[in-house]
Amino acid sequence: MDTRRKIMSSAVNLFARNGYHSTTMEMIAEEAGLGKGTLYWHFASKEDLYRGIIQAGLQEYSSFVENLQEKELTYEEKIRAIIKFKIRFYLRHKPLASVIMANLDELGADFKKRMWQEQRKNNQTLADIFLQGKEEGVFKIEDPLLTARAFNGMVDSVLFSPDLNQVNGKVLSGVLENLIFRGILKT
Amino acid sequence: MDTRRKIMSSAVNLFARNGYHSTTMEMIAEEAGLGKGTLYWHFASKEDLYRGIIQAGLQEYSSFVENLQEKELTYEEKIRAIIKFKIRFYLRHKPLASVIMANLDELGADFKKRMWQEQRKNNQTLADIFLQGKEEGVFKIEDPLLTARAFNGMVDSVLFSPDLNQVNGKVLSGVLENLIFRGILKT
DNA sequence: CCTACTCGACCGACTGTCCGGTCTAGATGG
DNA sequence: CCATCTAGACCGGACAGTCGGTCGAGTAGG
Repeated sequence: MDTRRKIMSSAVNLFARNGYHSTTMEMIAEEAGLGKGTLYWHFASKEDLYRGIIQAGLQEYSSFVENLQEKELTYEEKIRAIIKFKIRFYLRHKPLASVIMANLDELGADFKKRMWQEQRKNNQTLADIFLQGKEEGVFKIEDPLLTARAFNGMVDSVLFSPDLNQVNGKVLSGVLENLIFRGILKT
Repeated sequence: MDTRRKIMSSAVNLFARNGYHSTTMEMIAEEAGLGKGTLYWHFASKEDLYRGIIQAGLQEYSSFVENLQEKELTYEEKIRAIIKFKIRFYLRHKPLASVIMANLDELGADFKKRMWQEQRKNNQTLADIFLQGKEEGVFKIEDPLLTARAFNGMVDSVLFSPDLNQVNGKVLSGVLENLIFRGILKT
């Protein structure tokens, strides 16, 4: 339904600006031009709405990485592609991206666990790329899963620096690629 | 006062477990073995209490890095020292560390801004180390500030992976040092 | 007339904050 | 040594506002 999408889109913007708890269902309804009761016809609860938003975002990311695995690319190219995808995703869906980033601590333990599992799956597919690259002698990596986490954390934290908005995407991906591939030491 | 410390310590644990909004002043009071009203004798508000906790943590970190600048160490050793400090800090003050990590989105815009400024200062002193190392030919770095953010994000995201608790600290710092110094490419 | 959908007034639970009051340790002073 | 006073620390009931969720009444289309 179109209404469903409108609700989600309004909610994303508000969640991104105010966080989960400071965004009320009434605000979302108003932003969407709907009555509050209508939200509850489309979503079971506020948490359900929130989860729907995040899962849609995570799914887009994970399906990209999974598709990548089937492409004929060198491992290095795959990493480059992921960096570029992340930057593009962030630039296009900035509010959604910040909602996903912030999701860890606003909700109950059950919800957190489910989200961590989702992210663990994503880290695992990325770790697979690192591992394969290592086995074929392209990468030198001690712990692929740890490296996957470090990689994601590195990219995300740079993207969400609040005063770096004017940095060019090309420059950004160049900096990140150098960092992850070569490190900072000169020799 | 000792009571003040007891309040803060109880609050840290609860904030770490439940987040800001799901922790009530009554819970904190009970955990501390005090009456609810007492909290308001020691702190102006819930937010004031929260801020006090976070600032104490940030200060410990920033004063470590600032002291580091005056020590006679190579730039590489300084970076290693920061990694080790972060790991140690995390292991010792785990709840406090996760509260600091999660602080970005629970509160109002004013509060967020102040916190970002604090962190920007920290990033800046780290960036100074990178910059000096670059100028003396030890590091090859395109953008020191960006690199500082990437570095912090990398380390933090690894530390806060929820299922990595049993990883040895020595191993961890080795992995992180290799990553930041050498990257993952083999050549 | 039935289904899918929308609406917004209302309810009930919750929680930050306030405030009137208690308790205790020490000071005062006779 | 006792009676009195003071004030800092502490208590917890009550208030006031907020917000997620419900419900009964509508509406539109087929």
